[in-house]
Amino acid sequence: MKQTKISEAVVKRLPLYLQVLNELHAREVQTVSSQELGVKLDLNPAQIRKDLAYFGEFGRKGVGYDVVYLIEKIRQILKVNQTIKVALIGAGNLGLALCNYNKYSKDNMQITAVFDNHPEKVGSSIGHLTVQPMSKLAESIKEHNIRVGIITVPAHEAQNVANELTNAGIEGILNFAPAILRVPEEIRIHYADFTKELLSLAYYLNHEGDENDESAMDTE
Amino acid sequence: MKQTKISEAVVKRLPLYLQVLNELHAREVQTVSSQELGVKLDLNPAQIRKDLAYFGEFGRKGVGYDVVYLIEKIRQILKVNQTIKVALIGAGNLGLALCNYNKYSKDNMQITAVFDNHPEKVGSSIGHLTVQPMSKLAESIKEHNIRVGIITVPAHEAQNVANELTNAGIEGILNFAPAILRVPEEIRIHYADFTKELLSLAYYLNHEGDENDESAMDTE
DNA sequence: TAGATTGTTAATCGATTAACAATC
DNA sequence: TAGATTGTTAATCGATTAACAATC
Repeated sequence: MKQTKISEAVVKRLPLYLQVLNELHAREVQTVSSQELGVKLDLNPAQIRKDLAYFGEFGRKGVGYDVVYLIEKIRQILKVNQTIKVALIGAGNLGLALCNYNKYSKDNMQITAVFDNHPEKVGSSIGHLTVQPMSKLAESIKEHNIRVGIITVPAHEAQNVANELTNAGIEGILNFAPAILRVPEEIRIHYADFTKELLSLAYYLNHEGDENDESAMDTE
Repeated sequence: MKQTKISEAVVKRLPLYLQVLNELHAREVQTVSSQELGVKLDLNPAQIRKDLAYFGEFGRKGVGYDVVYLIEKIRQILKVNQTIKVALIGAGNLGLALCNYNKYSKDNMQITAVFDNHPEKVGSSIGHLTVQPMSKLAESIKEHNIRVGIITVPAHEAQNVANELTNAGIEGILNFAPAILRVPEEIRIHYADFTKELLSLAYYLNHEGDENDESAMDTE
């Protein structure tokens, strides 16, 4: 086992491995090879072996990986078993959707508090949670040991919310608003902005065939 | 202007550039340098210049980039002006959120039809759209020239929906379900699965400090 | 002109892939 | 043993960054 610096690319793939392994487990598959995983995920088998080897020796030569054992190991690496408390800011449609989503999934993240600054939202119920005013944010985060904030407010309010989360001592942010946020570097920020995903998708739809089509360049 | 193969990494950054440029434009900034863009986006200025140079010469030496002109150029590259019709499959909370989102944004994608297979959903209204049964999918996609499908059904139904979209002749898919989908390679598929984003976020929260902590390595 | 900043080539860095000894 | 597949080193590939001539 070695423990050099793990690259972001590797960490991003771990949840993918976990997902496929869970599917295999559901189908009662006992063992899987890097080759098979590679086919399912469109990844090079050597890459998968290398990724896993950063964290330990989980396979058996000539055999492959035990599905249950590898699931357990990856869950340990991601520390999935330990539930992290999350505050959601922005009780709009998307916020509501995430809260509901949260109820059904046995995820490692649990939405523990919901905040919104619109008077008509404050006090309303989402599942068993009551929407609180933003003025309660810092207090609530400290009281309940909330470590992550999910931002689902409009883009122009996102930076303000990020600032308040920062001041309240949050450790990580998942931002759904289509805005780039400035936070201190000790705070981990991930983006879940599907508008950008749609834009890049549009690029590929409209440039379909460019790759084989050297002649079609529009040079002025 | 050259037009070699554009890498995915470059295409992913174009929407970021557009976003920052739009913000600058809103603040009536006329001109911006790659240096300034780099600070805002945490990117190397040389990278920004190189990315843009794949598509043309948009800047002026000694001056920088004209904000309005560059916005226009990037919009042309992404073909944002041309509206692409989208079908949404899965009229749950998330689907509803996306429909509503769609109403307000002047995006390049427009949700034109909504489908769901639950009898209690079919026939209900979302904005000015009526939820249709899945049996109408292929017909509707062809009739309205719908090019993209957004999948917001539960994970275990996602592959079926992807298959139906494929058969209906869709060109691109944005998948919100936490599932890896098999589609023919001519279909472009993008993932917007925030559960994976949360898992990798959890990794970093729990491994905070690993990087500066050479002594804590368990080497042989 | 002097200062700034682009577009682009060359150098560097890091990530992916190939190859293979070890071994189940 | 023969076949399969890991873990890991070395080779390759591609993306990022540095450097700088061109020029506004």
